[in-house]
Amino acid sequence: MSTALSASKLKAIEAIAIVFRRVGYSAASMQMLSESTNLGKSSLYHHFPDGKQEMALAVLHWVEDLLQRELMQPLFVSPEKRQQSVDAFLKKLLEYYQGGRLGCLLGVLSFQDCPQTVSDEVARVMRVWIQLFEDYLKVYQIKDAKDKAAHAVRAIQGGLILSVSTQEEDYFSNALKDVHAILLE
Amino acid sequence: MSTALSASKLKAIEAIAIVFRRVGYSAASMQMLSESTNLGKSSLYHHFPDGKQEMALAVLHWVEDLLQRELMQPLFVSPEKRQQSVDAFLKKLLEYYQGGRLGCLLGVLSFQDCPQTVSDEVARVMRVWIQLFEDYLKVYQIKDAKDKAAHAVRAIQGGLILSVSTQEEDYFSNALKDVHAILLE
DNA sequence: TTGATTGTACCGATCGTTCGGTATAGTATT
DNA sequence: AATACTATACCGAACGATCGGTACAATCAA
Repeated sequence: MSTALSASKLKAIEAIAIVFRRVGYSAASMQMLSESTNLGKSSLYHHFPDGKQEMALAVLHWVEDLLQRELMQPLFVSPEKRQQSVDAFLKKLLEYYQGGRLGCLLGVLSFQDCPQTVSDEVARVMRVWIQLFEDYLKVYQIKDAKDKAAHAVRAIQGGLILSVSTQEEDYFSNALKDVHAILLE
Repeated sequence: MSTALSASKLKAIEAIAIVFRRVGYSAASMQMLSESTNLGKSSLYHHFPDGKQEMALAVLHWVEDLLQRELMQPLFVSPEKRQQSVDAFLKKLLEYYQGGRLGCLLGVLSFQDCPQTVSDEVARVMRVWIQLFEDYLKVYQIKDAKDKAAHAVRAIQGGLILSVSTQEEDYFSNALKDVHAILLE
């Protein structure tokens, strides 16, 4: 594993993530990133020598970590608290996506012309996420775990598109109901 | 209704649409659009005086028309051919999205920082699409038509995100199976 | 004092857009 | 029938602005 993140760099990454999620890759200018992080351009290049591309990769790594540790892993603890952990999981999703007002980094970057390294990383993290769902479903011996894992991620991403584009948050919260049904089948 | 499109302008719009679907709004440069249409930059401004924004709006209007007339309307003819019309519908989707290799204009533009007029238009056309699904489901007196209409569009958009990002076309074709089930319930 | 961090000034490239102008094909005027 | 005029379609060159990125001196923290 690589070196741990300093607190200041973590704060920068969180700010950068929000910019990417809001406007995508190409439209995220160094000026926007500078303003959102409260860091001068040279400071950004100090932390991320390869510029925007490295920022995107750093954000993706951070998101993967978040996904793995904060979001998915709690699902795997103590089967007797299955119901509660699923509810907590859905609540975290609703929070992270701001009720459907803000897109998913993976989904947003999927439809952009990023450098190949970034697109590859998006693909990898997306597959990791689906795999984590599948692993969870297999714990409970649910049939067609692979299909249903993809179904869950599809519902989240599709719900976000509908919610973000129409600005009607119901589309996302309804998608979460589908996810709920899949996880507690 | 506005004036009909000339054949040459229609060809330009189709070429522009592909660029937007592949790289999004911000990353679609005038140079790319010029090359894809085989039109000089200034010729593009002759056809679309307001530039990129007008191109996006023109493409959205064309897509709305396509959606309405070519894709959805055939679903409403002759209930005795319900099965066949749904199969033809799914085949058209698979074609238009190139089996999941190319995103949907609406989905792609949802996650971009477009001019407000463009975003508004995306929202409107997205709602039109959902409404058309709902109308179809109501013809067959299916319960919760509104929810299921949103579910269908969500499956398509979510499937495209997974398929485009991972480059695994199964995610999209599996999504279409969901749509199939919804339409023929 | 040394190394990490930052602000300022700057670079060439590219952005979306505008300008000036050409070619062609009708249409009106004589 | 010949001429002037207009409309449409197209183009390359250039505009000012902004892009991502660099150089370097100043500053802060150890």
